[in-house]
Amino acid sequence: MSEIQRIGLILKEKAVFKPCDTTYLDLLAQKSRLVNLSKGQVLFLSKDNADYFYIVLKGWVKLYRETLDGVQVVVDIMPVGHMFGETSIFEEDVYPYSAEAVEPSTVIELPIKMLKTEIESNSKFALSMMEAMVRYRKQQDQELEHRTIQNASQRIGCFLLRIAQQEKQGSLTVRLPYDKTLVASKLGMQPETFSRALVKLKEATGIEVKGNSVQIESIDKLAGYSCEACSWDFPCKDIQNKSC
Amino acid sequence: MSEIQRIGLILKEKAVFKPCDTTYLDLLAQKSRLVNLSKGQVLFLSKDNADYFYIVLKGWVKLYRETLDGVQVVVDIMPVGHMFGETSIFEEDVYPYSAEAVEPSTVIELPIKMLKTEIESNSKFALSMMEAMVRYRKQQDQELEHRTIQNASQRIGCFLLRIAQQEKQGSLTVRLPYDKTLVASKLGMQPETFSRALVKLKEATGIEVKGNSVQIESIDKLAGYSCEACSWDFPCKDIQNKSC
DNA sequence: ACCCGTCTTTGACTTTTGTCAAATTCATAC
DNA sequence: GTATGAATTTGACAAAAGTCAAAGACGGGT
Repeated sequence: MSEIQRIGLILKEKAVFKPCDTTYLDLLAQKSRLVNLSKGQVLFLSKDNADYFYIVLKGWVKLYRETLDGVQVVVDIMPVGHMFGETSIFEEDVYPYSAEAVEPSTVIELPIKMLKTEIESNSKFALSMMEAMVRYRKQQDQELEHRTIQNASQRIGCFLLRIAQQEKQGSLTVRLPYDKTLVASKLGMQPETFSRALVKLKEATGIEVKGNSVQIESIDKLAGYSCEACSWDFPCKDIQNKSC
Repeated sequence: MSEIQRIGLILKEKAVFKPCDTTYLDLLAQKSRLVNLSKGQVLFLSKDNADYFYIVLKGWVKLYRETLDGVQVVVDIMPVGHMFGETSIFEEDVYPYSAEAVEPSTVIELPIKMLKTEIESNSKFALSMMEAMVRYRKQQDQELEHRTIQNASQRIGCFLLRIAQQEKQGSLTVRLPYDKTLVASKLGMQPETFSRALVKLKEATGIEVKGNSVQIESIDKLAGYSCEACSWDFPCKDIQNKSC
């Protein structure tokens, strides 16, 4: 099977593209290509021309911005199945953030122009895209809330709970998806703070940490500690990451 | 002129509704009504059925959520011209936040069902709604960044700069739109922290504060202090509040 | 097995923000 | 004007997170 055919199949699997007809998706696949990224490789910078949007096929892509004094702020870390760069349909020309692979990754590169024309002509698809955007916005809203009222340990607890819930069998052993420094930046804290907050979380909820694997003693205990200062009822299913 | 006609005119003025034809907007106006809210009056709670979305016509509407232990988190404070509750097109049934007038206010109440059907049938409008959503998301992204790397004084400075830029003649005297406690909560800090941070900002940038009016000595000085720890270039015009 | 570089943890200390209580100021109704 | 209650400020202290430096742990390559 050709690469284009493979991409076509992947696109047809994705929930957002359900309202699109086969003709369009095949054409989209034809105009696409796979991009392999090595660890640390930059896909685009925030000043770059925004001609493409992307879907993560393998690995993790860090979206970030940099302040005048060189401090890096992580906007998000995109998992497999997620789309990014698509908001540039409106803001002509440039991406609002830079993107970099945090480990060897593969992304599908798709022309953003074709996304816009499809939205304009297929209102079912427009609705589908809007739904994905609203879901993402909800997540960002929650993140903002967490930064305001949760402390570092609670944010880590919430992060672990999400991973645990994504596991199909609801396993109590979870694996940190990327290194701790990166988890820290995703949660908006320094690596040192992360390290100490994890110790505190361990003492409070009985989790066991060995390298990047975490053994949860009890989901309820963890949720009791972490979600106490949160307005979204556990298990806040509606805002779990979904492969949009 | 009847109330319905007045609402119709207002809707036709709004940028988001530009792609909608007159017939639809007149029908929308017919199904709408004006709601007057006294200070502190609750418009809806986060568990309520989401049958309507709203546009602020007068005053300010606070969107907020409450944690289990009763702490209130302010999601946003909506100014005149802004729309809220519209994300509930997807999440059946309920609002994701509560809404309350923070001073005597008037809102236009519109059936959310009609919004959805128009999006489904008019893809130009869908695109227009998406654009408004993306703009709002950008603002939230910036807010999240600010919480991470700006300190309290810098966040206040940024808040003042925005108000100053919204003034047509670029006046150097700005007026806080609502009371300081509320500004504090919008910026994610305690009233006490706000008060102290304002003093620090005064010392650093030479602003003068008298009640709720602030005299800015120099925009550049204020921006130099506030935007130093921000990745969006001042005067970050693209993410200024716009009457969506 | 050993070396190297990176990730992670720990210690000591600073800065920032939150908390609680008590003043003060302010606006408004009487 | 005076009383009243809310908003704001201030003080004293506690808690949380950041910073900088150093030590440890870990993994990949040789």
